[in-house]
Amino acid sequence: MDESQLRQIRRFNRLVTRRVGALETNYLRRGRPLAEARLIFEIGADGVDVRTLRSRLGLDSGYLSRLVQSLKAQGLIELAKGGGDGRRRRVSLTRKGSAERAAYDRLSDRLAASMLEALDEAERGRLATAMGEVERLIRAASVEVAAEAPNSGDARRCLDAYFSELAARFEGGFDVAKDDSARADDMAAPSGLFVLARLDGDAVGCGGLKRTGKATGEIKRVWTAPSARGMGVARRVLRTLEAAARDMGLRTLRLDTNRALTEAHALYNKEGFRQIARFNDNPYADHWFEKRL
Amino acid sequence: MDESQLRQIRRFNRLVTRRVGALETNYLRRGRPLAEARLIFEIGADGVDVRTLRSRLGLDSGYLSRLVQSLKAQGLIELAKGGGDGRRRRVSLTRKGSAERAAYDRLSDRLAASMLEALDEAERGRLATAMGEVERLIRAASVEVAAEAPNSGDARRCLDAYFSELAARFEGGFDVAKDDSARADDMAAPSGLFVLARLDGDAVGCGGLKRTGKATGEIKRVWTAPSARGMGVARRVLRTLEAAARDMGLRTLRLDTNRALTEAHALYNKEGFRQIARFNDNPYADHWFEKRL
DNA sequence: TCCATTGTCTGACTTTAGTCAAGCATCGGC
DNA sequence: GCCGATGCTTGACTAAAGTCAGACAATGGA
Repeated sequence: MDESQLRQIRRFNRLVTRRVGALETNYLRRGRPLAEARLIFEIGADGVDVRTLRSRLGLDSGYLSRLVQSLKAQGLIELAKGGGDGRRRRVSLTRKGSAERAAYDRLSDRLAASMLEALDEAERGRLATAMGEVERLIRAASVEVAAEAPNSGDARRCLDAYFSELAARFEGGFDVAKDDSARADDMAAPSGLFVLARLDGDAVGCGGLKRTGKATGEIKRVWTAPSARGMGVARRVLRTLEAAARDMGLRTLRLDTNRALTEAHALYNKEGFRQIARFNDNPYADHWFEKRL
Repeated sequence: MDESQLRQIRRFNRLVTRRVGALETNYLRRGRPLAEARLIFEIGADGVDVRTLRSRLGLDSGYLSRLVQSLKAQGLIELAKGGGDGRRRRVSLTRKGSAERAAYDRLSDRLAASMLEALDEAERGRLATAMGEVERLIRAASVEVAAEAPNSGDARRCLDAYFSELAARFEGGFDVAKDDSARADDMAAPSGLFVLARLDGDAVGCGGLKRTGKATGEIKRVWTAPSARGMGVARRVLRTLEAAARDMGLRTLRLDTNRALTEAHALYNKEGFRQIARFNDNPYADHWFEKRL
């Protein structure tokens, strides 16, 4: 790993924890313990399960319970039984709590403005751009791609989202029933593989590998959630599948794609896939690719 | 102020405090209170005055004193009388303390490496570049430019550094005695102005304004410390002086510069100064500029 | 139906972080 | 050689943050 890159990251980490972190922690408490302030922020407009809060903030359940009671005593939140599971509690902001949150929002804006004050217009633009880039790449770096059963809840949700996107983007719509090229069990281990990309626990992408011959496999269902685009998720999914294919002893990888999916087209080219002649009768395919491993 | 820029900064702040900040604070404590860990980091290889630590970390003197005693009890640091002033205490790391610090260094490297792991080479490069840009601009934004007596300690140090840089860069060297165009009191209020740029309390740049006629002034001694270059310090100094000139009722600003100072040349052009004919007999000047206010 | 698991709550703690005021030695200027 | 200011230390606090174990109810699969 490049020494100068490590040094740059360390410098950045220190600057940012000391400058931004210190400001955030001092500014945003509004005379209230920081943990409570963070909680108000995290609860948001729609309410959350206590369970979710606990894992998101990484707090001890006893500690969190007390924080929640304290906010309730202040009239800032309400507690209700959570949906299906009678053990769960759902917290949501009261009117007063929302007002408090709005006040934090304003403070947060003021803080951001104070970081821009001394800069001129050109520098502000550059700062915003560079921050956007850092943000995107840090998030990209914390995406985890791992094998998952293709019929798990998250996997199904990804595939459904993928299919409805295809239905919206393909000229003649899309009907899974007409595309029998990859059923769930085709992509199940050991003859295939299905992977999910997760960002902070949420599924944000997927992809599958299906064995089609002794040394041939096919890539299917590569998809990225709209919220995670531009972060290289699809590329990582593709590379993970490719590595698995190598491990399975495959020598050739194939895939097909529709002309409407221009990003996919570009990705496959960039990753070394070359366009070949039609190799299947998928009614939705316009282009066929192959890569020798 | 641009709404989308504010939003970008808020998103960035949140991501970075939660991801980087949380990691730093949890990773780097090594079973020790965070405050102590930070102290070890801040003491560094050469040792520091307790006084300096206090202002750098913004700690209460009683609190800091106890932290220091605790580290001493653990055999990590030594306390000695500080140089000239018998009231001061100087702390330095023992062998054991240095080892501890090295362990923090390794952890910090590992943390940085973990942020790069999932990225490919191109993305790593982009991340490092963007982080560098964010760092530079955040630092730039926290530079403060303010009036200062041209004979204060910090002002003298800046001017001396400026003069020795000129001596090193000018073809025939530089001797202040031969340049009587701006003595300290020429730049003192109310007929002139001297400003210092500070970053975290350290002087990192300076510049002076000297009245040369009823409606004419001259900019002198604009300098940026090497550690703070590329952050727009000189530009801000220049703009501050220009604003002061306007307030003093001046209509014309002039300045001269040596051909060796190419960055200065570029800056003056960019800030709207136009090259004019020689207007003084400064032996070190090669170019003369003017700007109508 | 039983039972291990999960989600939440409560009580009883400890540690960390930080504040405030008083005290002592040293300094710098007069 | 006096005196107010400065640098550090000490004692006596408080609040925030966090841990751990036990209790209880709801859940979900055997």
